[in-house]
Amino acid sequence: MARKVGRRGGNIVTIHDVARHVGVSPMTVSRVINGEKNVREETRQKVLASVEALNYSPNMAARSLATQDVARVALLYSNPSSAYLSEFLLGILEQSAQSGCQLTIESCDGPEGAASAIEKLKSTGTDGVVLPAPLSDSTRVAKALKDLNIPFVGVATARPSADVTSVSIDDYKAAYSMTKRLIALGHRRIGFIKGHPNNYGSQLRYDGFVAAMAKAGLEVDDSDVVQGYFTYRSGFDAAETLLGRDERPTAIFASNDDMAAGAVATAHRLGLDVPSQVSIVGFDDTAMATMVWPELTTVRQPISDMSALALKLLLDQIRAKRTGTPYTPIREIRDFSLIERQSSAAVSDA
Amino acid sequence: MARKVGRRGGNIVTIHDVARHVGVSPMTVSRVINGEKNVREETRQKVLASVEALNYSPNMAARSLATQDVARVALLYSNPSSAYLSEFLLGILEQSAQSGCQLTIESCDGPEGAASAIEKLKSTGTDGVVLPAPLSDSTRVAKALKDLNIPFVGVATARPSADVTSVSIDDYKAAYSMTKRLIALGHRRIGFIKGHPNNYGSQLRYDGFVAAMAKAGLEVDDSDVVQGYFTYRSGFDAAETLLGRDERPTAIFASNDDMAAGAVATAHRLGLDVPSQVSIVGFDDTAMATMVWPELTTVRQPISDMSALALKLLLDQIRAKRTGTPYTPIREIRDFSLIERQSSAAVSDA
DNA sequence: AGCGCAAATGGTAGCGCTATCATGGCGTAA
DNA sequence: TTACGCCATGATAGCGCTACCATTTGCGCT
Repeated sequence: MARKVGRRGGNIVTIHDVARHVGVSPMTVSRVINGEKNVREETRQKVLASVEALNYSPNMAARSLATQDVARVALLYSNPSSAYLSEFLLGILEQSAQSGCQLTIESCDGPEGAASAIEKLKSTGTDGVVLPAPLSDSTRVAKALKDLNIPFVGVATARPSADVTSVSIDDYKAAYSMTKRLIALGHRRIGFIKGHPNNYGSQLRYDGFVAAMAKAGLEVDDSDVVQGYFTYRSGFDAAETLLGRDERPTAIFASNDDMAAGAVATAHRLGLDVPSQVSIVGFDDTAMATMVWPELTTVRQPISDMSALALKLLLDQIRAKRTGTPYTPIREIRDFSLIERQSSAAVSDA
Repeated sequence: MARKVGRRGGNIVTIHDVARHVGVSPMTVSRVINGEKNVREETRQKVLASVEALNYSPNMAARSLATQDVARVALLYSNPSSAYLSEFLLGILEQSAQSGCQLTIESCDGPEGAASAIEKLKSTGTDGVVLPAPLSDSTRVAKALKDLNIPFVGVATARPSADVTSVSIDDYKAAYSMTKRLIALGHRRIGFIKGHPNNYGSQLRYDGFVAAMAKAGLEVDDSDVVQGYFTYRSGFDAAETLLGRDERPTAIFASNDDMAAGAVATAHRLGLDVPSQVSIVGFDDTAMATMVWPELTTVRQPISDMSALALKLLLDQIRAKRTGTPYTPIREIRDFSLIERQSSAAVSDA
C-alpha cells in the first residue's frame, strides 16, 4: 500500500520517528546515538528502547553530510597476495562503513603505476591514503604523498620511520617465537628462506630467526639460509637447495606462506613427508596456508583488525590536519599469533 | 591560513562553486554531472571545463541524501576462495562508490551462519543482497531472502532459476572450450576432476567436458573421472588416483584452480613433469593459478566485472521494488576466456 | 507578427542528521 | 533569599545535492 511519500523512497525510520516515539527532540536522540554525555540515563534508556523497537539505523549519508566528515580516502595497493588483500578489504570496509567515509580502491601496478595513481589521487582531492603491505615500504610512494601533503597510514610497515603513522606487528618477535617453537619441537638444524631483499620486514624476520637460534646456542650455517622473493616458485627452488643434499635440515622456516607452500611441494617431490621427515612453517597465515596440504603452521597477523585500525588512525590524522591541530604520528603494534597446523611436528627419533 | 569556514571541514569545491564559475545555476551543473539531456551542448562544455578546472568531484553523501537512493546493500559470503572474494570486492566496491550505496559485508559461515546473517539483514533494514559464488547456489538462502521479500542477485549461479536475477558465465561452454583446446593439443585421454557435488556449476562443467570429448569421438572412461570437492587436498588425492597407475591420462582437467594446484603437487610427487609429461588445467583463474609453479592454464571469469554488474542489477531491482514497477529477472551471461599458461602443452611424441 | 510548444534554465524546498546557541531547571555558595 | 553556574534538552539552521515545479528562451508554424 506504499503510502505516498513525496520523494521518499520507502518508509525509512529516521531520527525524528524515534524522537516522536519517545517524546523527546531529535537532538536528544542524536546525542544518544552518538554516545554523548549530558543525557540523563533514564532518557538514554528510553531512546535506546525505541531505537530497538523501531529498528532504527542511522543514515550514514546524512550524518556525513552534516558532520562534514566526508573524508575521501583511497586504498592504494600493488599486487599483494589476494588473500591478504581480501582480508584487508574486509577490515577496512567495515571501518569505512562505520565512519561513513568515501573509500576508493586504487591499484598501482608497474613502475609508473604509482606515479599515475598518485596523480589521480591528487586530482580527485583525496584526503588520505591507506597503504597495505608491500606498498607501505615504498619510499617513493611515501615521498610522493608527503610532497602532496596527503596524510597516509602504512600497514605492516617494517621500516621504522618515526614521522609516519603505521600499524604493524613485530616481525622480529614473531619470527623469534616461531623459531623458538621449532626448537622446542626438537629441531636443531633449521633452514631459513628469506623474503624479498627490498622488504625491510624480511630483514626483521630473518633477524628474529637468527636471534632465537643464537639464544638456544644453535649455529646457523650459511648453507641453511637461502634467498627467496616471497613467491611460490622461489620457495620451491629454495627448498630444493635446502633439502636436495645429504645433510638436510629437519625444519624449514619460510618468510611467508607462498614460499612455504612451494617448499612443501618440493619436499613432496623429493619424496619427503611433511611433517614427519621435514617440518615446514610459513608466515602471514594467508589463505594459501590452509589451501595446501598439509595445512601450514604459520604466524598470523590480525590483518582485518590492522586495516580497520589504519583507517581509523588515518581519519584522525585527516581531522587533525583540517582543524590545524598538531598531529603526532603513531606506531601501533598489534599482536601476532602462532597458528599450529599440520605442516610442523616434533623431530622424529629416527 | 585555513580560512574560517563555519562548520565546513575544508575548502571543498561544491556544485555552487562550479555554478558561479560558469555563470549558471547549480541545477544546470547538476544536470551536466548526471548526464541528463536538455542541456545545451555549449553549456555542457563550459560546465565540464569548470569542473575540470576547479577539480570538482561530487559529494556522494549529499547526493545519496538528496536522491534517497541510499540503498543498504549487503554482500553475503561464505568461505569462497579468498582470491575470488578479493576480486569480487574490487568490482563491487567500485560500483558501490559510483552508485553511492551503503555496502555491508557479511560473512555467514557454519550451518546456522546463514540464518543468523539473514536475521541480521532483516533487522538492519537491508534493501538488497548480492550473493557471490558458492552462496548463490544455496536454495536455503534464496528461499529465506524471498520469504523476507528482499531482492537479491546471484553471481555465478549455475542453477537456472528463472525468477532470480543473476550474472554468470556459461560453465558448460567454458568447459567445452577448454576440453576442445586440450584435444587440439593432441591429448586423447583426459582425466577429469569434478567439483563439489552440491554445486550445479560443477555439473555443467562436467557436462561440457563430456560433450567436447564426445564431439571429438573420444571415449571418457569412468576411471578417468574422479570426484573432487573444490579443495586443494581433494585435487591432490584425485590426481593420485588418476596418475598413480600404468595407463595414465596425458592431461587432467580440474574443475577449479585449487584442485588443479593439488594435482600439480601430486604429479611432482610422482616424479612427473608438468606439462611435458602431464598437462594440468584448472578453472576460475583465481590467484592460486599464478601462485603455483608452473602457473596454471585455466578459464578466466571476469569476476570484478560480474560483481559490479550484479550490484548494478540489484540496485535496479531495488528501485523497481520501491517505485512499485514490475520487475523482470535477468539472467546475464558474461564471456569467459581461456588463459594459457605453463601447465599445459602439446602431448609429447614419446 | 503572433501563437504555441518544447527545450533550456532557474528557484525552492527538502533529504536525515548534527553544530551551535538558547532555554529552562536545579543545586550550591554567598 | 538571590545569584551564579552547570546540566539536560530544545529550536534553528544548514551540510551539498537533486526532485519538482516555474519560468524563460528559442523556434517553427500559421
